[in-house]
Amino acid sequence: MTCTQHLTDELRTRGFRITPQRTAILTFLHDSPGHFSPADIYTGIRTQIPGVTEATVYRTLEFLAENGMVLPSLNGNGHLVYEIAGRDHHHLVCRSCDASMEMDHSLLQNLYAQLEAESGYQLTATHLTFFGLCPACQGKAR
Amino acid sequence: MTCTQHLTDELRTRGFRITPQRTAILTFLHDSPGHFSPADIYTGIRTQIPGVTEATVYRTLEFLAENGMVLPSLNGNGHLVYEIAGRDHHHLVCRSCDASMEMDHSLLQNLYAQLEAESGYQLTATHLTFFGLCPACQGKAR
DNA sequence: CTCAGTGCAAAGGCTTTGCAAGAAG
DNA sequence: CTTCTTGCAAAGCCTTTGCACTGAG
Repeated sequence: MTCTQHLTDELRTRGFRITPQRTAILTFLHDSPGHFSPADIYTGIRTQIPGVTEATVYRTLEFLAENGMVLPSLNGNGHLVYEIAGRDHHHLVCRSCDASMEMDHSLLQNLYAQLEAESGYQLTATHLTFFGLCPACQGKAR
Repeated sequence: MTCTQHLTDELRTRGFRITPQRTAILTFLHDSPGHFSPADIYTGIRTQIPGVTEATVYRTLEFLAENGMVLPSLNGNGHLVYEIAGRDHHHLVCRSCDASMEMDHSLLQNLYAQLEAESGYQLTATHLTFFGLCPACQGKAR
């Protein structure tokens, strides 16, 4: 909560307005540790903001992403999902059941340094998604 | 060409029919080293197969992917792109201009082994996409 | 000949956009 | 008050689907 407070203060400082819609989406993502589709978020906040529309959710998420407060990434189906910013980690997603787990960025630090040196690209430290089969689905697949 | 020949033989062996549409898509992807959207591929083959439709391109790509002859992956916009199978590598995509380069899987082998051991997931060796800023866009961004 | 595969056309789902009304500062 | 945001509704885009015809084997 102090964390969400901090984010809204930051927005205000940059000259943007703090609306119930923006607060609700930030709070929703802050209180839920996973990554969510626009539809998930729409469903999650419509009880608090009765008249909210999906268009607003899309616009607000894009706005928050531009300001670095939420992180967009792609799920296994190629759709955008969002999560609260501020934690440096990657995702491991099961191709079969969409289960996911996090892995800390520290595991990849050496690799990133090596790739940057070899390619000249400046890599985005977050948002990387590894795909695979989770232990449960490995069993089912046989 | 011997390579595409081999792929069509393989399809025939599995009991599928070889159609001009399937051959054209395989040949197009085989002769072009990058990854392409269904629309790219549709544009690329419509001169050879005048009456072809986008629906057929989508269906054929899905069919070829199921049979391991093309690899689907996601571009930076969350849309599916396809490339010919058979090379074990990953992609590095520029978030700004969509430029991309390849990196060999060998760079990631140790990391993959470590992640699999720690997570229990069985990782997909191909299709991983790293995002970042290419050297050109790093300059522009300043 | 047979039936897998295609073309056609329409529907579907997610996402974006224009515009006027509404609310934050 | 000013103008940034939102709601509403419609359009857009990419992708999928149903059905009857066609062509590969």
